[in-house]
Amino acid sequence: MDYNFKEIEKKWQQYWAINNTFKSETDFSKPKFYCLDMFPYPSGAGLHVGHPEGYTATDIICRYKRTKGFNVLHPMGWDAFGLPAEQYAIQTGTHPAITTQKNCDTFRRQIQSLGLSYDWEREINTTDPNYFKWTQWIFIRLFNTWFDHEQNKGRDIRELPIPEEVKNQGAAAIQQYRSTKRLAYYDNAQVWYCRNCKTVCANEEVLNDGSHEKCGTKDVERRYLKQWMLRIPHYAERLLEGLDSLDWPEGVKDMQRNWIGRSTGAEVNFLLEGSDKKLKVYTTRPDTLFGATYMVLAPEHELVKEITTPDQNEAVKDYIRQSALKSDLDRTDLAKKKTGVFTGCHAINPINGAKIQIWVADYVLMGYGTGAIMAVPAHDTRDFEFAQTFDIPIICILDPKNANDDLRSKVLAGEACWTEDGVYINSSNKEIGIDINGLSKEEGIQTVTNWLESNDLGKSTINYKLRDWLFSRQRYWGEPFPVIHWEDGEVSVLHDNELPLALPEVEKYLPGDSGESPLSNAGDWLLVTDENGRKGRRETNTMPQWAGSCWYYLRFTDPKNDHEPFSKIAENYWMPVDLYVGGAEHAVLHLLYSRFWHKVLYDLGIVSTNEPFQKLFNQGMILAFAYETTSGSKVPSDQVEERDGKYFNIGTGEELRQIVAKMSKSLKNVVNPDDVVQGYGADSLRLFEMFIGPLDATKPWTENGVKGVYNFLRRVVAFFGEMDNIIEGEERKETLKILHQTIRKVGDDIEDMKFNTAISQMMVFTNHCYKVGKVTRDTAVTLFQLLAPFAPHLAEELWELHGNHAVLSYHKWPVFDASFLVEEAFDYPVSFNGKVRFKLSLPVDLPNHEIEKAVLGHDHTTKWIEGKTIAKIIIVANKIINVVVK
RNA sequence: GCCCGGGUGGCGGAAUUGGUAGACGCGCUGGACUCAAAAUCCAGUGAUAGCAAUAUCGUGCGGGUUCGAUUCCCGCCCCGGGUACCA
Repeated sequence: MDYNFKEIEKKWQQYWAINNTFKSETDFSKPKFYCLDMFPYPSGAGLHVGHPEGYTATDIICRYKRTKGFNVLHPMGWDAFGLPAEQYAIQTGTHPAITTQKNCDTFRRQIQSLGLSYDWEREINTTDPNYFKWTQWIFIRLFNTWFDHEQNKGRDIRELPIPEEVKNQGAAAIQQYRSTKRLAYYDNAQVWYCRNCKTVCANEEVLNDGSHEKCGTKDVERRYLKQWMLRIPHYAERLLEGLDSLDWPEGVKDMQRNWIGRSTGAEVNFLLEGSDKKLKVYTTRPDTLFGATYMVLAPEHELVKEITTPDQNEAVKDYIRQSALKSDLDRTDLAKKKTGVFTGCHAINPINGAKIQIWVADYVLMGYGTGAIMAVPAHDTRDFEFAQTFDIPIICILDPKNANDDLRSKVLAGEACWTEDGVYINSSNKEIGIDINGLSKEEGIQTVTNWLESNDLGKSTINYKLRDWLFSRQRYWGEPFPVIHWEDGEVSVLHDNELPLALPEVEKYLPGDSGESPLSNAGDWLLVTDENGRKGRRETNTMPQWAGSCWYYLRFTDPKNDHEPFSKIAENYWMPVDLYVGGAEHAVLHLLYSRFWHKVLYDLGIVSTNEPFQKLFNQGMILAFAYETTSGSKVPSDQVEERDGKYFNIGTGEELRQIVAKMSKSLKNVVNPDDVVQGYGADSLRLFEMFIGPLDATKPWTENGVKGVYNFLRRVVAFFGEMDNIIEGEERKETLKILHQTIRKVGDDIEDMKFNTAISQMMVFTNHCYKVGKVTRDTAVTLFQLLAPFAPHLAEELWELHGNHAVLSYHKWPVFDASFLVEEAFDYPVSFNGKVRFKLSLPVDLPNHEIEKAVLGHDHTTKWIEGKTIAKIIIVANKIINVVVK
């Protein structure tokens, strides 16, 4: 039989589609398995070979699980809001919906050509009003939820206790009070704004040199604009705790923990000189209070204006203006040159009454802690650099007993910085009864914190790096907020029955004036009047791309529901996601944001699980060779030829350098899977994506290996498709043994997601069959079952060829029988002083003294023990024998 | 700088977690088939020395623990990813 992959793949893809083979329905009689791929953004460029890597992996697992009796949910959809379609609209006037539709069609066609067993009846698209209706619905829930710190959960805003004094001020005050507690709130937020693009830009879009990544100009500045924000930090502790129970890669958990950034320390109040005002700082090292020799406020700190003395006013103002142009990265500056200005004001150190200067410096950020610090130059590197630059006293209070003499004497003299543990010195104040001299760091922290608390000067505090989530974008192509701003200042959300709030048609997609979204051009759509004649204007911002991807896994459980986001029954049956596979680039943001939404929905009783994704697996990136000239310009890979291991530009003949890099348009090295499917078939592509290396490893793409797996499939067809090779009667023992080894290894490897070694085991088995020449039908059919998750089209074809009629996809997975694997003898490697010298076949149950006898009696042994004495003989049963000679 | 991965033949990668390093595949070499080539099938393929049996070396580098180390410990070098003064 020839391997006509084109015909075979077409035939089975049609069969699966017509018979709805992979349709999944809620069925309580079976255990469920929910396996999810991170759904793609359908870009105009179509699929690249990186996409099918994760999709093939999940497909193998899903097909395997079906044969193990699981009811499998394996859906696919499109994260289709996004900037490229909008930018294309600005350039060409084409509505983003049209571009998006086209791209989705391309993606669907390409994905379907790979024979992936998705339930296409569950396909979803985040830009579909029937989908984003519910995204808006969830936003309304966020808006109407406050976080009760006592119960540690989100609750309905109507249950928020209103203080008496607020109640007495009337309805407007109550509204105002509630808005300070809602999980979604509307407020001024400092954002980067590009005057050239007229858009707000993300932190990461602003480059080190202060220019905007997208347009290259330096017309970026930080502005306060009204934005929607989500109070994700309220959930910091729950998001942190939740990680412990998850089967996720430790690295990803670490990254989330670091992002949340919990730290324990203390808030300390410093009195300002000549005032009864207090300056509150956050420190993780309250123990170093005796060494605090100055203080720093962030330039944005509200007290800066108030405390600056007239003679310092100009300098401070000037400094604030300059630092507003800097990115956080700029503030960190590669030159590490600390900048700052003295405010002219002093504070009193509560622990020793010392008068210390208050400075403004941009190495302190407003977004963290209280935006103010006490500086301890002797024991903090940053403060040390600053103090040296501005000639501020450095007082050592921690004797570095473990440092070398040279370093230690420098630290004691205030000429070097020491941040590790030591023994306190200069740290007592008899008058107020505190003394930590002689204690260690941990004891010092405890003692000082206790003292601060008992004297009402501060308190032990937990702090998080995690900040409020800026949840609005000034774009057209996103979910509109279901929000109205009324002329009397009230901000209200729509009623559920007014959803979806669809995007209006606009003439141009360009942003509005002063950073407003393109929706501000939407004319009548904007204006609303309520039953009392009160006028209002719709929110013109749209939601970020995260919104749709924050809950899509829930919609997949019941994607066509038109009266609720998903039914309780479906959610309860399918959730949580049992296996979630996607790229490591989403390790923090997407996974943290959707966990946050999930926890809110859980608190509101909308979902039944505390965490959405039980097991997470990050597939590694597939890199590709790229070629560059000596000047660094890139040459498309198809313009390169190889001669004697060197690379040349076909057109110019210039020698090129080969590098390995991420596939991207700019490197001109994107590989499209269509070509592989065309030349070798989908089964070969699937097999190769898995065979190229471990799923979680980063690996380069070369098409050389495709031939290898194609050849394997061709050999399977050539052997098992030839009826002369199939015999009646008993299978030979040797073949049964290797067959059962293969059943075990393929099953185990699928469970462990080690697909590369599963495939090589099937190759070993096939090579064996070639050697022995004939196998029984049972043996052949068993291999088809093992192969089916990997190369489903071919497996179905061979299964049918051998007289089976029901579709293989649900046929029970073969059972491994250990009795075929029992060995009678083991081929012992015999080593002398750790070096293997010869092999010796011995019965597996031979007692040790018999083994020793056999080894010592062996011809080869004489040579290695001649003139030496045997110290001992180590025998590891069925592993190795080692003779130690001296 | 810090954190997390990783360094194994010409190449992609195996190695049951301390027990035969290099499975499987690519590439290469030789043979069979063919008028010839391609395709296919069979055999070989870590390096060095040797006709050979065999020996020596060999998992980034240098030490250590052990009967035995790709695997564990200490120090260093290189590559990839993440992150940016978080008080």
